[in-house]
Amino acid sequence: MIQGNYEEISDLLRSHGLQVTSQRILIYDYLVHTRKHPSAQQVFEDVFKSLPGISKATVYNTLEALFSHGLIQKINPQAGVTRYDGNMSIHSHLICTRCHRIIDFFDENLNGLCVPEDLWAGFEVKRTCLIFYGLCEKCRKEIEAQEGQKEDSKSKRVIPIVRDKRRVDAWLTVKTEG
Amino acid sequence: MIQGNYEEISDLLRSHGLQVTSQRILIYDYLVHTRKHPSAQQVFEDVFKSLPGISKATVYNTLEALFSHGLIQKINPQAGVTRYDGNMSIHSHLICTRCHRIIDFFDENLNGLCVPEDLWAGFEVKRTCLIFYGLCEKCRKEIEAQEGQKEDSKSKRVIPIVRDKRRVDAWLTVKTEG
DNA sequence: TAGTATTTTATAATATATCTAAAATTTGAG
DNA sequence: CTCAAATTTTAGATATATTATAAAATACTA
Repeated sequence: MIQGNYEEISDLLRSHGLQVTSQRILIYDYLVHTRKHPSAQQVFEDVFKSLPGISKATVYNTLEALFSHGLIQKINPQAGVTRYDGNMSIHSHLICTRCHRIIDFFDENLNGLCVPEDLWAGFEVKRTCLIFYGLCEKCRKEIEAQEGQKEDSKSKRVIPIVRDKRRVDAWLTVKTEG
Repeated sequence: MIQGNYEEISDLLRSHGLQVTSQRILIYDYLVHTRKHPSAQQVFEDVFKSLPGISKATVYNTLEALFSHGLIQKINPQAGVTRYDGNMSIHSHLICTRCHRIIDFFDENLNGLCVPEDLWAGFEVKRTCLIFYGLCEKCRKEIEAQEGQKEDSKSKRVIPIVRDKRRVDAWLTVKTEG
């Protein structure tokens, strides 16, 4: 369940002026080793397994502390709740608007994204966030199957298109990765 | 207060399969002509002036209808509530993390942003969202003034750094543009 | 213009996220 | 190591953006 080097994480937290607590270590370690892009709720549930008794307020506090010190990323999709990412290497995200999976996307060509000085109007860029919205391969195939099924009477279970914010997080809890 | 050509807006709505209502016309017209990047609350307040009695539910319904038909953009900052943008030409956004102003940013070099086929893992991109977070010129100058003021006893009014989601929208209501 | 479908409205319901104050823990000095 | 100060965690309460509901109003269609 628990991975990584706690000494290193402790040093990292301290080097950012953050006090070291077991909650912070576990949450950071969890975020660095998952590809889930979890919501706060998911972080709570998963970290709870290794640290029963941790409170949701602590999860929110810790996520905010880690974020404000640049140790994790925040992802705010156009549907659903805030998601978190412990991977701080430069990358963008593909977000499936159907199943709300978030996929990391690495492309060197996008690394240099910046605001040219003559255009930035005095704006000082601290971080960049690039998101592609669309359909993941799995959902595209399910949609195809759904459409090619009009004369096919044996109906498969199909993920409905979800727009409701509340239902989105419910979906997220059944996803394993993404 | 009210600008634009309602015939054109009516046609546009109809061409997207949307019924034409005064609420939708006014909200769309408002969004196309403002540079505020308003929140739903702001849309409500501003449209209320020309259409007293409009309900907040209608504002939310209309914004979602316009968004899902690709007529407006949604902006989900990492602090604060969802903002809306009636400008559908390709551009990205500079978001000031201090005053939460949103500034349109046009750069031809960014227009071609895409996910190369060999990397996209079967993902079908529908839309792209590029946001730069940082400090706007005004806030940078205010921070400078604040710092250069340590021996200066006559304290100026300074915008505090706001992280609280609730207070953010309060700030937005006093801003005129951005 | 009559009938049906959609939209609007007002209200209630909900969930994410934040605040509060007390208890627990961490840190640093002696 | 011990103690005190500062910070963090916790549990519960709270705020608020957003969504659901159902009746009334409005838009479309024939």
